[in-house]
Amino acid sequence: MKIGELAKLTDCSVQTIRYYEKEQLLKSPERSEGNFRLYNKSSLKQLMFIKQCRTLDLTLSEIRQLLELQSSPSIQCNSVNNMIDSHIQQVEQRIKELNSLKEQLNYLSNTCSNNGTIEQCGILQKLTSDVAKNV
Amino acid sequence: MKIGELAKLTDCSVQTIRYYEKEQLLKSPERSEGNFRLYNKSSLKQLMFIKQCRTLDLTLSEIRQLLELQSSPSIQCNSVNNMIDSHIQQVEQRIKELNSLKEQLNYLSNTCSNNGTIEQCGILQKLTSDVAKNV
DNA sequence: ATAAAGTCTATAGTAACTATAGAGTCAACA
DNA sequence: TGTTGACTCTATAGTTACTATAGACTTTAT
Ligand SMILES: [Zn+2]
Ligand SMILES: [Zn+2]
Ligand SMILES: [Zn+2]
Ligand SMILES: [Zn+2]
Repeated sequence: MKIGELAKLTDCSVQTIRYYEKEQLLKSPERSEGNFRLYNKSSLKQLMFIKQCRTLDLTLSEIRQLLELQSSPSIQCNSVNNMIDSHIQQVEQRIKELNSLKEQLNYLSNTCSNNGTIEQCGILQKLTSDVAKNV
Repeated sequence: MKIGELAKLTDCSVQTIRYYEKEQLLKSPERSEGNFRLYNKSSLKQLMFIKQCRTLDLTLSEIRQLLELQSSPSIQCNSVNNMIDSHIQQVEQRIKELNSLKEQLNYLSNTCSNNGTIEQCGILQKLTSDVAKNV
């Protein structure tokens, strides 16, 4: 199949597929006489694997590592596990940060009566006074 | 004060300060005879305001808007409030996404016994079978 | 035969910095 | 006075994972 069909099947953009190839996540496929890329079922599987990993927010570099590991099926899998676990920690950390952020934003939002002027706006006042506090 | 001192006081890097100037968040300060930037207390306040906004994850473009609004103190403040509210929604959305992500990652992590080979690794098997499901 | 749709490469843009290179400035010290 | 070291200057490139062109070529359909 040509790149456009693969793109539809995987819900990737054509440019993204070419980008993955450049980044060595997909191996360069065969070309037609007219120099069009020609993919097979194995390319499709590979790309879907990549997409699955991306929905887990794995970086391209991490996915590259996973793909390399898969080609050495008999070595230990610790590194896979470590990668996932360190991800979990990062995600948890980010959730904490965002919760605290949300609180601050809610607090700010409540200080705005929403029918005054910029001068009177509690949000801007709060932002400015926080600055003063830090100095 | 020179840029290095401002950087220390605000816990910003020197490059970041110059970057903010280029991006019009800080106005260009006076220069010494030797062409060094010279800052005063007002620059310090401005930069701390920016930092405060950045900890709330406001984008530079949004901060630029806030700074512009502050120079028209008598207009309505709705836009300030809307900006903050839309941020809150984005943050909430992201928290939801991350929680779901965390679940998936935890599930994956549990499928790895951690003392087998790549071939046996539950994580890679799971990632691969999820692909198969989608096809 | 021609037009439309798809594909090709190469290049630049995105956000918010970070990290150089290479040159100039300034204060202190021997 | 000369020199060292710390600081600053501009300009440029790199980061991540794409996205969006431009300009040329290929294929498909009418
Ligand atoms: Zn990671
Ligand atoms: Zn307000
Ligand atoms: Zn926003
Ligand atoms: Zn495993």
